Formats: sequence, structure tokens, C-alpha cells
Amino acid sequence: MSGPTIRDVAARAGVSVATVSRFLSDPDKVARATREKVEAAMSELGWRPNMTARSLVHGRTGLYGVIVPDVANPFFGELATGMSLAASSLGVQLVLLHTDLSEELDVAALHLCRQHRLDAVIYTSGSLGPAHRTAVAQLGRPVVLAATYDPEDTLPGILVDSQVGGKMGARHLLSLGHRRIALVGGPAADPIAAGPRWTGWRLELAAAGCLPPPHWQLEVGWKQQYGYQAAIALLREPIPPTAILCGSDVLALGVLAAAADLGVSVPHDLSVVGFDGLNLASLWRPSLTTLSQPIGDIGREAVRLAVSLTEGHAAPPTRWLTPELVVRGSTSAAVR
Amino acid sequence: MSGPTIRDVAARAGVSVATVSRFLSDPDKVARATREKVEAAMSELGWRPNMTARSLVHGRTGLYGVIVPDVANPFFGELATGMSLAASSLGVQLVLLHTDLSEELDVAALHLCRQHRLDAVIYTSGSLGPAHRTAVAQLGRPVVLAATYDPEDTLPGILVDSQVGGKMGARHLLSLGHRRIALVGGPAADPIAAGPRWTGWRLELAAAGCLPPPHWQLEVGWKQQYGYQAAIALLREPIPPTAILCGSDVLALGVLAAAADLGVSVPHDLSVVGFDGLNLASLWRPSLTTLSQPIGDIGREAVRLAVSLTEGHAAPPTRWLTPELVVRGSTSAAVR
DNA sequence: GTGAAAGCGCTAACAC
DNA sequence: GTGTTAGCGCTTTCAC
Repeated sequence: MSGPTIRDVAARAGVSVATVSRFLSDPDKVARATREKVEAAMSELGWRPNMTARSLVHGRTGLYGVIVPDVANPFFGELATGMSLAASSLGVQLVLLHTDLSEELDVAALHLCRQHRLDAVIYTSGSLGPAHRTAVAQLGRPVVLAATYDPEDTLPGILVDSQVGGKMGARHLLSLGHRRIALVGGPAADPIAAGPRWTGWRLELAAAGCLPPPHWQLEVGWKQQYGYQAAIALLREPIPPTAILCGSDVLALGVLAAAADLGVSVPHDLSVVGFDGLNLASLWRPSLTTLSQPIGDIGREAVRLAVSLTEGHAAPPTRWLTPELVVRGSTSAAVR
Repeated sequence: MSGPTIRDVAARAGVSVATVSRFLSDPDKVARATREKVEAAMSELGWRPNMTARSLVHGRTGLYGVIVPDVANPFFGELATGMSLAASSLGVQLVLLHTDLSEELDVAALHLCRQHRLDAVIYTSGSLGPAHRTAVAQLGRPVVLAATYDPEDTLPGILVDSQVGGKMGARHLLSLGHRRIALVGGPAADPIAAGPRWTGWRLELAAAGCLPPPHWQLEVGWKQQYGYQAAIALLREPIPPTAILCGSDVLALGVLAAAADLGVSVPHDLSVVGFDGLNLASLWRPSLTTLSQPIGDIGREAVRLAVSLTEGHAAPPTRWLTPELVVRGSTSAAVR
């Protein structure tokens, strides 16, 4: 019914289950002749160890859980790919759990990791409230944060400094002579990505004396259609902005689409700055100026860190990276 | 160390482990007073069932494995999102396994599902060779195919008919008066997606007497940069094509970028047809004419099917869907 | 070098 | 209604 067990292998090889098990953990400890019999029995039966049984003994599964809020968002797709590459080179197995941008499902996913005895968890969602905190505490396993941050700084992780990135984007536009700059960002309640980008933008623009009016500061969701809608509204203003800072590349692509639809020429009439540096976004024309994150590296390092913690090493402090301003075709000097 | 067990709960509640276990499976079977003591003990201890132990008894985990070749490809991201939505509404839990477009890892993922006793597997990779076949046979669990197909038609699934889609794309361009049509498709060895699109294109173009020369039939990989490179080569021809059929939206976006970079105007000088109907691609301008797949529906139906099979229902025949030609801004009548 | 047996945390008869 | 107990498939002392 449920496949052969180690007993079947033992019986077929004419040895005890202890010998089969010993062969699995250290083949050199069994005699040459026995070894061959066991190997033969295993392959004849097509036997593979039942990991749930093994996990019950060991309390570990060899599986790392990766909790992802939105697999359809290419940012997380690229992040997960970076993790997968590192995982296969380090010999660990990742399982992804998609939580559909729901805090409740984030917490449920953490509990799931505990109940199934996953060895470590890589958490990439923005939200980390009290419920998440107790789930993490009960987990009893290493948790590392990738592209997100624990406000109480009790969990190690790696991410880009979004506030610095926000400032860099604003400074770039200011240095090009822009003064009428609008903002299209993610939910300000997101304390990791969206919030600090808003802060960075505002600090820098205020310092230059060109903080835009509130209705030029559009706080929208992360979904792709919102960038488009926001830009339509902005570009229909009597005196529209000459530049727009966007909270993500996906939002920026929506802005570019809106500009194209309204006959607004980018970068001549409008400069646009994204955030993330998605591979896919590089296919837009004009190509997008953006604050690029080393997404693959973040994924890779998160896995390395998880492995290190699982091996008992101490947690290093959170690693903050600086995004890189990649100037491409969507920004140019202000016309007037 | 490893958290409280059911014994701890029983001791704390002053009952036997059987009572606790009984409470879990059917609370009505334990007396009101006992029930409350058990509930109290569980929440005081923060106890949650150890699923590896439970799985060992039942031989099932409540987890469905989803094997995905490339999570960074938005097609699979959208597909997985569709699955996740269905899964949460049906109360099943999905775990995604990324195999990085490697046949070897596909097979390994199937074995992993078996060893960890996942209840069912949804398989989305293109490859299904002998090694996959034996892994599936040994799995002893339902396997459903989403957006892919078993050449021997022994596994149920749901997908779009790519050959029909290929024909539809070619017919669309022919009806617009195009005769010099180039092809940029995926690996012809892929018998599910790329292969049949090639076949559909060729059948239809040959019937119209305009099968392009071999060097206008560019077989490339699925990665985004290949579409760009292929189009650069095509558009530098002395007499370039007036239209290009692409094997995916991602490839088509690369073609659009190449056209923009070479100053070729789409759709005036060049018509471009994609395949997939990605949400993300709708942000490009000119907007892409494409053969749209109901990606979310495919994901949803695959999960429903997996649930149905897990409940013991018989496997229905493979469901073939017809892609929808969505005519947008990247195609227009041939100029000459 | 190999085997017997206890036990990982839980479930499900089977008694009481 | 509740408790006792024998496993689920595997690992791991401890003897031999």
C-alpha cells in the first residue's frame, strides 16, 4: 500500500533492520558482503526512507521553509530563485509557502513550519506583529529575514536600506533640476519597504524645499494596476509633475504605461524612477531608471545564514545593503 | 527542547493521552468539563500537534506538493497564485518546490514528495521522461498536471492547446496581410508548450505559402534575454520581417525592446504576437497582442482536481482549453 | 560486524 | 467517558 519499509529491505537482504539503518548512516560500518546485499535489496524494492518516521526520531526534516507573501510578484520570484540556487549548492531543500499578502496566513505558515518540524524558516513578508512574534518564539528553530526587518531587531536578516534608497532617488531627480516631483508609493503602514522609501523621499525633497502637496503623494497598494491609475490622475493635473518617484519597479511600469497612453513623452516631459531593479523591468523602453537591489544576493545570503544558524553558529547582526542607483532612459534633465 | 507533547498536555489536564487525542479528532466525544481542562492545558502550554508523528500514523500530511520549474518566470508565479487561492478556499495547504528548469531536480522533487508523504502532487514542469515516470509510479499518490501534459496521457491534467494557439497567432498575422513572418520560439524539444506552438505556426504558414526560411525560425531558450537577441538579428536583415510570432509573452517583450532600440516602430513597421497573456505584460506599450491562457483558472482547476483525486474520485480525462486571441496594440495591417 | 529492543509523538482499537 | 496499549517506520544505545 504505502511502499516497502526498512523491515522489507532487511528481510530481503537477510539482515536486521539495525544493519540496514546502519548502512544508511555510515556504510563503512557494515561488512562489504552485507553492504552489497542491502544495496541490492533496496534497489530491487525501490525503497526510500520514510522521512516522516525519520523526522519523528530526529526532530528535524532537512527542509527549510520559505514564507513568501506573493509569488506572482517578480520581486519575490527573483528572490526565491536566488535562494534556490544557494540551497542546491549547499545541499539543503527549500519549500515555499505562499501567503497571499495576508498577515493571518503569514502566522499560519509559521505555525505550519513548527508543526512539520522544518529545520529553519526564511521569512520575507513585511509584517511582523505580535502574533508573528509568538509564533516565531514557539518555533524553536532559526528564523532569518530576507528583504525584510524586525523592528525590534531580534531576528537576523539581510535587506536593502529603503530610506537611503528613497533619498538617492529624490536626489537624482533634484540634481537633474526637477522641482515638481510627485510620489507614488506602497502602503505607508509597511515599515520595511514602503514606509522608509516615503520617509527618504520626503526628507530629501523637504530639504530642497520641494515637498509636493498631499495630493501628489499617492499611497497605493503594491499591485500593478495602482501605479497606472495614480499616474493617470497626476498627469491630468493642470500643471502636472515633471517627475515621479515610484515605490517599486512594478508601480513604475504602470506609470510608464499611463504616460504612454496620455501621450506624455518619457523622459522628455516626465522622468520616472523605480525601485527594485527587476530583471523583467529591463525590457521596458525607455528603460527604467531605478534603485536596484541585489535581489539574488539577498536570497543567497539568507539561505547561507539559515544554514549557519542551523549548524549552531551565532546570529550575526542584520546586514543593511545600499541600493544602487541605475540611471537609464526614463530620467533626464527637467525641461523648464 | 522540542516543545510540549501530548503527554504534557494530558498530565497537565489530569487526563490520559487518549482523551487529548480524542478531543482533537472529535471534541464532542469528551465530557464538557474534561474538554475545558484539555483546552486550558493546550493553550497554557502553547501545544500544537507534531505533524511528523501524526503523518507517521496516517501516512498522509495534509500537504500538497507543487513542482514548479521556475518561480522567477511570471507565468509560474501567476499559476501558483491561482493554485494558492483555490487551496485556501478548499482548506488544503500547498508547498512549492522550485526545480530551476532542471529535469534532474524535477525527479528529485517527485522523490521528495514521496519520502515526505505529501498527499498529492501538482506537476507543472515540461519534462516527463522515463525517470519522472518511475518516480510518479513509486509515489503512490495522485499526480495532476497543470499547464503541462503527459505524452502517454496516463496522468490527468489541464492545459491550453498550444498548437491551436500557434495556428491562431499565425492566422491573425496572415489575415492582416503579413507575408514576411519570422518565428521566435522556445526549445523545440519541449513537447508541451514550445513544440506545438512551432508546429501550429508552421502548419498555418506553410498552408498560406509563407513558411519563413530556416534562419527566420529562431529556436531559443525561455529566458527573457533571448527574445531580445533574436529580434536584433532579425531586424538587421536587409529585408526584415514585417511580423514576429513569439513563443511566450516574455520573449515578445524582448522583441519589443529590440524593436524600440533599433528604431523600428511597432506596430507600423513590425507586428508582434506573444503567448500566455501575463498580467504583467499588460503594462507594456504598445500593448501586446497575445494568445491568452486562463492561467489562474488552470491553477485553480488543478488544485480542485488534486483534491478530488485525493478523496478517491476517478481521474477525468485531460482537459484541453483553447487560448484566446487578444488583439491589442502590437499588431496591425502589413504596410506593403 | 550484527541484532534486539526501546522510543520519537501520536492515533485507534479495545477494555473498563 | 475515559484509560491502556500496540503500533506507524525509523534510529540508536547496548549486548553479543
